[in-house]
Order: sequence, then structure tokens, then C-alpha cells
Amino acid sequence: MSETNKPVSPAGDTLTATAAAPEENSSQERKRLLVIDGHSMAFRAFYALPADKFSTDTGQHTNAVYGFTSMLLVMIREHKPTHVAVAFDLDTPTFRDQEYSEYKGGRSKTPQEFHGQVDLIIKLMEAMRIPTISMDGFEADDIIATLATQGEAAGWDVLVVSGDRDAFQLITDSVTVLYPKKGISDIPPMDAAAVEAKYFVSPGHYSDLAALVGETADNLPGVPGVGPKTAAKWINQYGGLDGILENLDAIGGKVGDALRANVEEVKRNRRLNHLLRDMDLPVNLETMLLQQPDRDAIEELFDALQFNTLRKRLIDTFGGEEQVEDTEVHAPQHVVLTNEKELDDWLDSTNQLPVAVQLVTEQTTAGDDAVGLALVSPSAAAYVAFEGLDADAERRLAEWLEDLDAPKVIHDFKSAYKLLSVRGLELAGVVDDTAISAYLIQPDRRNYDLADLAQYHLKLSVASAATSGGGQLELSLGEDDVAAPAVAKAFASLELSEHFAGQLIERGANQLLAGLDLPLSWVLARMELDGIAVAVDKLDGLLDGFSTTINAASSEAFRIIGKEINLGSPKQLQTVLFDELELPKTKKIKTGYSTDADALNDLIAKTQHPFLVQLLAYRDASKLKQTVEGLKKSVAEDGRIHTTYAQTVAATGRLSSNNPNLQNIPVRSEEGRRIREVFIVGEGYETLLTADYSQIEMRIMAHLSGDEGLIQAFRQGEDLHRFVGAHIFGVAPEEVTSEMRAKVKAMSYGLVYGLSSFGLSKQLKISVDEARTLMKDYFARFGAVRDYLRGIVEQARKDGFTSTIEGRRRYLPDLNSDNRQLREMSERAALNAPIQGSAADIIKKAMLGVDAGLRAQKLSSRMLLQVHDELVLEVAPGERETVEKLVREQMAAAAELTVPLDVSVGVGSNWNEAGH
DNA sequence: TTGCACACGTA
DNA sequence: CGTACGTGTGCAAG
Repeated sequence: MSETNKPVSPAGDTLTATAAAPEENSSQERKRLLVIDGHSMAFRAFYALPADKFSTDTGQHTNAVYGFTSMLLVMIREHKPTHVAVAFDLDTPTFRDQEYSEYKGGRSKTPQEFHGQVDLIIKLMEAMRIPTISMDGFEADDIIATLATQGEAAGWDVLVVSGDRDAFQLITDSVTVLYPKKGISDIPPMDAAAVEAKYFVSPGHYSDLAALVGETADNLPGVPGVGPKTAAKWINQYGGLDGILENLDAIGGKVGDALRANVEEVKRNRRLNHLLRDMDLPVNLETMLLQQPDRDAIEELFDALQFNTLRKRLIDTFGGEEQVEDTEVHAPQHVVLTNEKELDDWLDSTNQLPVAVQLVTEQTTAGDDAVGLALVSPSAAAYVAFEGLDADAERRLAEWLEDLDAPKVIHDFKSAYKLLSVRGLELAGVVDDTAISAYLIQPDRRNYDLADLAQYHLKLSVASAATSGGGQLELSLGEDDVAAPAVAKAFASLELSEHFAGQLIERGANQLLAGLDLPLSWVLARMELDGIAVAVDKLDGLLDGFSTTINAASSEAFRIIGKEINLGSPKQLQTVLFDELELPKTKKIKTGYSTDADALNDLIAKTQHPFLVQLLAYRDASKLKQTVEGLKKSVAEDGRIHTTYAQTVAATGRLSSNNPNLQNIPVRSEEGRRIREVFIVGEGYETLLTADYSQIEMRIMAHLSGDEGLIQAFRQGEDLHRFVGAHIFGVAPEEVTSEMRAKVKAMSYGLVYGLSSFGLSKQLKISVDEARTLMKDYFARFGAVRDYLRGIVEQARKDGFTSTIEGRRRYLPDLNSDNRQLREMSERAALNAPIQGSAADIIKKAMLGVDAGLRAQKLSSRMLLQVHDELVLEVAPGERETVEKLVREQMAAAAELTVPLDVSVGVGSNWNEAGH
């Protein structure tokens, strides 16, 4: 869209550009500049707050960042600056170091916990749109002095925040220094009077005084025996240091001798503590105008830092949700289409250019219902309310919605498709789903709300409450309350779509969108609408059984410990296990010692304590019970469960399932499988069919690494773990014991997750040495796997991202972090993402193939579930063989790997039976 | 009421 | 000190 045909309305109030300043009345008020010495205040904050109480769970300490931010917010609140800037020292030597090599010497090294925090503060300032300034060869103090001088010259008030007393020399009628007394909460202003009261000299003479007395913090010794009192006396007597130096001989006594002996040092001190006021700075004062923070960047950063209360304080400080009134960008002016003619004309006028569609929904007891839609083309905007449309208009609308040749852009296609389908409308011809596009560009975002994306990518504010409605609101045709926000949203998605188009091509992701994720969205919508049938009558039986187990286990557990506690409370369990029963300590967690199943089993092995056995039984049964209860609540009117697949959640490209999650229904335990039995074939269908890839991730590993050994194993169709075990242990495949096989299996899978020898030893309960040997032997036989894994991380560190076979990227900026924990986490993610993500690509492709095949052959069978490497289908009578063949073919053909993709299929009247 | 921590189910 | 998810519970904060 070009600037010229951008729809513009005179008074759009739902879209605003946020780059504008919040200051409304700065004209009559004097401008006020707040300049902060970044390092100095970060240090103050660091020592004011306990480092061990402020850290993220990745081990990054944040106490300095927290304290700095808190202090900054207080400053902004209390002193209401119109302009703010932060100056930082650089690590590079300054002119002062050149003049005096011991300058600031003798300072202890910065504590390890301080590391990285200044960088975080700089990032934060960026997010707050506050300029940070540093200059090679100069200190922050010089920058501050220069800014203070410039500010004063411009007739502004200047507030300098610094923990360095040298700043006192800057104090004038309009320059005040805020000097922290202690901590970060007590930062009183120092004006001329305050300096005089404390040091008995005017601020202009403070540097003279410091030169005579010396400054231990800077490693500048002064004249021995001369303290502030003597120095002040001389300064006032001779009118400053120059006067003193001219009258050296007139000063008597021992201190006079000492002064004469140290004249050069004093002169040097004075040169060093003199702040430069005329630096050539790369920014001017106006760029320091205090602006609204970049909300998205703040959100992102505060998420990473795990600052939650500060987030609110920051928003409050900047005036809550209120946005600036500036409106350079306007919502398009829309027309309301009420009949066939208007619809027809409007749609014709779009000239086959993409039209953004935004549904307006209303909350009903049965869920959301679509009541209308906003349409925005590059040149026009419209709103259509469903109510009151005559039959012809309805037909014209339906025709357009399902027209494959009428290109549409939509945000969250799947939801819209489902909403429209309830009204008997089919949505087709969608060329972009901006939620999915955004996901492909940035797969690790927390949410893909349209308003957030518009803000983040376009700097466009879209009212977020656009689709509410809220029931009591009377809906009348063309009412702006309903239409305008929806139009604004549609406009935003059209803009986003265009914004993303280039980026998708740049990243080679347009094929992923158009050929995979977008068409899949339609398939998923159908699967969600279909749902899976449930034997509701069986649920209560299961519930009873689990309840019985729970009751038995808990009363026995209470009898053993002689009292009743809440077995579901880890806190109470810790007290019982470690304080009262005095069992050995398990692995440490944040709140004490772990009581998870692993830890409890260890304790059983060590102590045989009967309480533990009952506790585990209780845990098992209550987990199963709660799973069943969840399912029971999810059964819809039609006797089926309709999960929702999230297509933009998993950073690797996988789907996720929620409301309820059908991707984590128990399967490993016998009782768990009873739950699978309640998922049954629906009426009118013959059977359920499950098809899953066997060892798809290891096959991808074999393919990507090109390891001849692994490839051979898969080509021979052998039991992989037996094959690998035979090679590692140097025995014949049939001599591989089940113990050996288990070890190999754990290791093979562990490799895909970036397992360390330590982790392997823990999982297999063997020594680290043994685990290390195991891994060594593994890599000795499958060297290409090691090379591949190494290469992946190296490449990702260079590129900043990993790629799947289909080119799906995952960005991992922390691969270069100097926080070890963060870096190593990213390294493991980098190892895993191409493999897990490629598997996800493959099954998505298979789903498209299966769906296309079912339709091409006009079969009535349908796909119901996807569980990462498994598909569940409902087979119509007489179609079993055809469907099995189709599914096998499509799944096997979903990728061309150097190893075959093995698919196993099972059928049965319920999910458990159909599984294998 | 909300958010965190824990625990645990799946691939 | 093994990746990717979602959900329920307890509990302390608001």
C-alpha cells in the first residue's frame, strides 16, 4: 500500500501513533533535564539491594537493574523532568588515566553478580526511549557536565544524579545535584546552600577543596594533614586554589610545609577532577525528551527480568493506559453495507486486491458468536452486520467469503473460520493469517494479539477491547462502537500483512506460510469442529475407581504418620518428610527439598518408608482423577470433546493442544490407558485408526547428520536401540540385554535434548564416569552425530537461528550470552529445535496430504487428533483399508529423507485399542 | 483474585 | 546439569 491511497479519516480515534511525546504543557513550564550517572547509580543500587534476592531463574542477577529502575521511576515521579538522559563510562582508558596511571586504581574488581546488569540497564533505557550516552576516552561525569552546561545555557533546569562528589562543581542556581545519601531511596538534592553548609565552600570551589583534601575513591591523595576544614579556610581566605598557589609562601605551619611539598599533586588533582563542559556530544538536548516507553520492548524485557511489580509502577508513572492524543495515522473511514447492491459494489471496488477481514463477536452463553465483520481493502473500509441482511445480501456475502479467488487477509484464521462455520458460512481464499506470519517471523513470542503486533511491528496503537460488545450493549446497524474498532483491527492486519510479506520472503518462510501452516490451519479448524467422541458413561466409573485408590492411600498414609495433612501440598510434605520423619535430603529446589516422584522413589530405595509408597499411590491416582474430571467438563453437547490446537505457541513449530489438552492423555500406565478407552469411535463410523511415526526424531537425526551407522540401522529396519547397543557394547544384536537396550535408548533420546553425561548418569542411576564412557562409545561408533550436533550449535551461534528441513527458523540470541546458564539453555534448544521442528514440519505436511487424499477420494473418514508424531482418524464404514493405505502413503511421503519414514497403524473401537 | 512454584501427563 | 508443551493444586501476595 502506498502513502497516497492509504485510507484516512478525519477523526480516527482508535489508531494512534505512539512516537509522540506525552508533554502537553511544556510550553508554559520551564524545561527540566534529568541526567543520570549510569554506572554510579547502578552500583549504588547493586549495593543497596541483596543480589541473591534478585535473580531470574536463569541465574542472571537483577538487583542493580531493579534498583536503578525503581530509582529512575521515583525521580521521574518526584521531579517531573521533561527530558532525561543517562551517561555511562566506557571500559576504555580516559584522558585521566593517561595523565595519572593510578587514577581510580586500587578499586576492587566488580563483583561477579554485577556482570551484565549495566547492559540490561542500557537495554531498558532503550525500551524507555531514554537516550544513553557514552564517549570513548571520557567519563560519564564529563558528559554530565557538558549536558548540564548546555542545559543551563538553554535556560533549563538541570538535575544531575550522581554518586560522585565531583559533580558538586556543577551546582548553580539552575543546576542541582541529587546525591544519594544511602541506598537508592534517600537521594536528597544538593544545591549551593547545601554544599556550603557541608563543606564551607561554594560549589564552584568544591573542586579546589577536593584537590587539596584528595579523593580516596579516585585514588587521589591530597595534602597530608589537610582536611576539608583547613582547605575551606584557605580557599575562602585566598579566593580559591589559584589564590592559594600564588600565596604559597604566606601559608605557615606544618600544613603549609606539607602543601608546598605537594603542590604538583594538588595541581594534578585539580586537573583530574575538573569536568569537561564543552564536549562534542552526538546528541542534542531535544532528543532527550521524555517519551512514552516502547511498551512491547518493556514487556519483553520485564518478562525476561521477571519484574512484575515494577511493570505496574512503570505504567503508572507514564500515565497508565492513556495514550497520546496524537493521530498522524488514522483508522480508515468505513461505510456500512446493508444490501446486496452495496456489498456488490464495495467488493467489486477492491479490484481483487487483498481484503482484511475482522469479525465482530458477541458473547453468548454458548460461547462467542459472530455478529458482523469489518472489511478493509487498500483503498476502502466497510462494515457488515449480519443481522438485518436480506437473503440476497447474505448470499452475496457468503459467495464472497468462500470465493477462492477473492484474496483475504485475516488475523487468526482458525477462530474466524470456526465462528463463521457456526453460521453456515465458509471462509476461503485466505492468503495470509497475520498471527501465523508473525509466528513464522518470531516464533518465540508470548502472544500474537493483533494489537500487540501492530504496536510492536508498526508502532500503531489499536484499541484492544475492539471485539468485546459485552452483551448488554445494544447492537444497531453501523454503530461505530462496534464497527470502528473492528475496522481499525482489520486495517492493522492489512498493514501487518504487507509489513510481513517482505520479511517472510527474506527468511524463506513464505512457503512455510502458504504451503504448510496456513493450509494446515483449515485442516485444524475442521478437526476442532469435529472433535472426538467420548464414552461419557465410563467417566464416572473411572472417577470412582480413582477416588477409592485416593481414599485408601491417604488414610493409610495418615495412619503411618499419625496425622492428617494435605498430601497435595509439597510444603506440608516437606515438613513431614524432612523435619518429622527426618528422611535423607533430596535434590534442592527453590522452596527446600524436592518431593517429586523421582525423589520419592530414591527415598523408597534408601529407607523403605511405607508413607512414601502411599504418597506415590495417592499422587498417581489423583493425577488420573483430575485428568478425567477435566475431560468430563470438556464434553460438549454433541458428546464429543473439541480441543483447540494452538498453532503459534511452540517455538519449535509443533502444535499444542488445550481446552482440554489431548496431547497428554496418559498412555504409559495401565490405569492411564483406561482413560484412553473413553475416547471412542463416533456413531456412524466404523473404527478409530491411529497412525504414528516410529522414532521419527532419531530418523531425522540420522538424516541430518548423515551418519552412515544410523542410516544403515534404519535402512535394515532393525530395532534401533538393539542395533546401536550391539555397536556400542561390541556384542551381537541378539546379545543386547534389555538393560543395555534401555541405556542406549535413554542416551539416543537424550542426545536430541542436549543431554550431558551428568544428566545421563542421573537418569540411568549410573556413575558419571560410566555415563561418560557410554557417550564416548556412542560417539566412537556414530561420529557423524557428534559432528552434526557440534556444527548445529556453532552455526546457530553465527547465524543467530536454527533451521528445520523446511526452513522454519528459531532465533536464539542467548547463544552468545555471557550468562552461562542462559547460554547453555540456548545451546540445548539449538540442538533440539531442528530435530523437533523438522518432525513437526513432517507431520504437518502429512496432515495436509491425508486431508487432501480423503477429499480427493471423497471419503467420509476424518482426521480427529494430532499428538506430535501420531494421527487419530475416525474411519467411516467400509473405508478402513483405503484409509489405512492413504495414511501410510501420505505419512511416509511427507519427507524425502535418507532413511525411510516408518509408520505403524492400529485400529480399534477406542483410542487405547487403536494404539499399539 | 492473581501469580508463582511445584508436580506430572504427553511426544 | 534433557527439549517442547498444558493443567491442576497449594499458597502467598494483592
